[in-house]
Amino acid sequence: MGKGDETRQVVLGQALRTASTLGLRGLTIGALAEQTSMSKSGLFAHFKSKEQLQCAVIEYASERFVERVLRPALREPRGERRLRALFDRWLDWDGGADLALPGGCVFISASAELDDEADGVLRDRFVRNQRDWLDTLASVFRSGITEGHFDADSDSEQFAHDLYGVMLAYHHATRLLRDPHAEQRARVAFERLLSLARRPTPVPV
Amino acid sequence: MGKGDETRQVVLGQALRTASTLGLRGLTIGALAEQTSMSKSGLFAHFKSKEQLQCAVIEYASERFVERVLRPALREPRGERRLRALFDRWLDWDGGADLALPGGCVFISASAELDDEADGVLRDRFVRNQRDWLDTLASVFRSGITEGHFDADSDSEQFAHDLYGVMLAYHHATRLLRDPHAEQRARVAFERLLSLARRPTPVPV
DNA sequence: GCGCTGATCGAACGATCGTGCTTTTGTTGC
DNA sequence: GCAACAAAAGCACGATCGTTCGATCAGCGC
Repeated sequence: MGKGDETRQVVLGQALRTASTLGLRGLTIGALAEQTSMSKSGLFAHFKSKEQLQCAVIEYASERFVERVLRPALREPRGERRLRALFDRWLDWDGGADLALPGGCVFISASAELDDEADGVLRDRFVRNQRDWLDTLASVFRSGITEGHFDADSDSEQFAHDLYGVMLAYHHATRLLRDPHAEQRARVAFERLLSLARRPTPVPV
Repeated sequence: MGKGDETRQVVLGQALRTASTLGLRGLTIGALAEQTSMSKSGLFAHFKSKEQLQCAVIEYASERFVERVLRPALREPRGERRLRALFDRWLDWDGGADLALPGGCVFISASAELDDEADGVLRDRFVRNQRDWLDTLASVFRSGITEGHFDADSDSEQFAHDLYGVMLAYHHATRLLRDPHAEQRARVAFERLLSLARRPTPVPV
């Protein structure tokens, strides 16, 4: 079972890189075969359909994400430290020598592509993935509440939602607009989210 | 010049609807021709290439956006009222009987598709569009400063950036995750943005 | 040595892609 | 009502799409 899995990994790595720029829909068997110096049919045999290839790609991407973002952050102490580690690694998880996604976060492209798709294996799996990630964010934030770092009245799910918004805006600014201040903007927004969670919400005037 | 422009508008309307679900890259001449009961070549003659069709679509979408979001909001008094009007209309500008984009905001799909594209007419035009919109948001916010509604020390561009993030998170939650609380989450985030702009930023503890 | 199994390849399929031509149809000005 | 012109259709092209099928090739137990 050595050779097959090995080439499968190589193919998935290249597929992830391609999907980050062209999107899951932009993935084509022919181009992928050419990039990996394989024949279309030889590559195709590993995945029995294009949809299963796309599924494998998002699964592969999730594994890379967990090992590059979540797992290292979980080694930090619970609470704010861990949350900051999560944010920092999330900010450029698509970089790094081993991954180097040329098209930025593949989950964001996938979100835009799959949001209007009819229900299907691919969409369902991806949605579950995203929900899991939001839950993880909320859970890490809650651990900050029990540690006494954040206000107990904070809405952890709203926090996760807002944090995702910060990342989406960052991606939009840095990738599309090529705004040199994008990262700074994201950090400012993140700090404000934290500082709001730290104190009881101020009463409106 | 009557008939040509008329069908061109019909085609663009359908193209916008299709692009909202399949994206600009998912637009195909053949499918578009079928949906408008035209021949491929007859439709193609209106736009001399697919790229020009895509350009026309984002231009058409911009016009619809301006007339459905920006123009009505500009009739509100300067400052917070106008900003709120902008936000409210932005929230569901892709709805409405006359437009009814089945795939949600087309600019968000386009952002994900074009962010890694090589520079080209289409990308340049769209980036300019997005920058204009961010500038408009910042400008409307600044008018709120001069009206005395917001703190003069506020960073209007950061505000525009953050507000865009709120909308991106909203789109993600409502379209992909089908979260029934998405709109409420967005409104909470928006109110917090306003309330932060209203008072001098609190010093960190 | 032989035969089996999994990996890969080459060739081909029907469909659809964007894009040219030429021809027919419709509209409009005089 | 007819010439002039714009709009639409018809047809075909090379390319590429996902997919299938049969052949080849390696490694490995026996």
